Amino acid sequence: MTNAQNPAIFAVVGPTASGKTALAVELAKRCGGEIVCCDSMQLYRGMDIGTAKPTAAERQGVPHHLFDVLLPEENCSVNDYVKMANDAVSDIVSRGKLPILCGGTGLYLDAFLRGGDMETPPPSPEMHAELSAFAEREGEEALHARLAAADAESAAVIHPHNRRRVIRALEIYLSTGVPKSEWDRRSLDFPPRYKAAVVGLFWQNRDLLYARIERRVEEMLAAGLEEETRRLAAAGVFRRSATAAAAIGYKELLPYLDGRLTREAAIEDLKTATRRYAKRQITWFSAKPYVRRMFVDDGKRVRNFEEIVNTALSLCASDENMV
RNA sequence: GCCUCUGUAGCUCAGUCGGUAGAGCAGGGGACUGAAAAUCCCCGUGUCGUUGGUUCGAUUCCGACCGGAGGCA
Repeated sequence: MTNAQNPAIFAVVGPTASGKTALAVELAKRCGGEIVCCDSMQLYRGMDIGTAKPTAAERQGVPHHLFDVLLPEENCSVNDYVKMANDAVSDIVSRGKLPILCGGTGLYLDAFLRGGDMETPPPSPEMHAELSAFAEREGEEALHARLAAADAESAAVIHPHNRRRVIRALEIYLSTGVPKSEWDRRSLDFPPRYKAAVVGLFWQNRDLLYARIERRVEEMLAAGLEEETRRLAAAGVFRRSATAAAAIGYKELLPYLDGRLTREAAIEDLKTATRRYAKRQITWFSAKPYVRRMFVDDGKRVRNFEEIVNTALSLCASDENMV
């Protein structure tokens, strides 16, 4: 499985609850692979049930990398992730094993595969606060107008209401003198880092995916999601980390634990948030030309696992893989 | 049994002094280059409970009936 014709690395992506973990582990067992986390939340220690982090049993002895490498209060930018992933992947490759990226954070995969090192300036909290205050004072339109003056190209594609993006674009221009649109263009010149086969799990029948999400949420609850949330809250994690506080699962349960919502309503919110998240992931992965679509169901029911694994294997074997 | 209120989008409700209706949520679609499980954009036709009547015209007014809530017996 490691001759020169074959891609150097694999990746398994798809919406939450689509079965990525099981597939990636099985591929690893058959191809001498090791899993590399490609999920923005599974990086964090202590956030286990809520992030559906693979358990020891699920890992089946296959080496897993980049799980639990950060404390919840540590920030991780896309570039931080790319560096870590790069280290992990090159280590695996150097040992003659097959790296298999697995996770639902499309941007991370995208950035990793794209190559280059995204040398744009790191986010500056000071500048961010300043621009944020400006938006508060003068309004989003005024902030957007500033961007338009500095970088018309970026301004044209970033909606004024998307303050986060407007600020970042301005931040890049202000600290480097080079517009973000120009940085973006340069990043496209980098050759891809690895030759990769990216398998994307898709569903013909969305209701089947939603049913799985529903079941998954119930399983998380049964596995102690409430206790985990309480524990993290007691440790002050959500106060100190915007990222952890924004993680689906904890975010929806907190209002219930605070007594501001009934348990039933909180669980409903959790399911809804997960469905919407899955939808966003589907949109993202659908738009990526390098993702090889693979249907997990036939429209009526989920295909059996062996069949899914074999399809994935054949997708990875053919050389029409890029990036 | 009588009285009052109520029945409008999947849900919660607004509205039409009579000219066939609109918000939030849910749902759908999309974007995404250093917070991404985040952030943001776009999408609202539904027998206006049923049935008679008044009217050029009723979801809107009147009656009856059916459902729901409350009150009096």
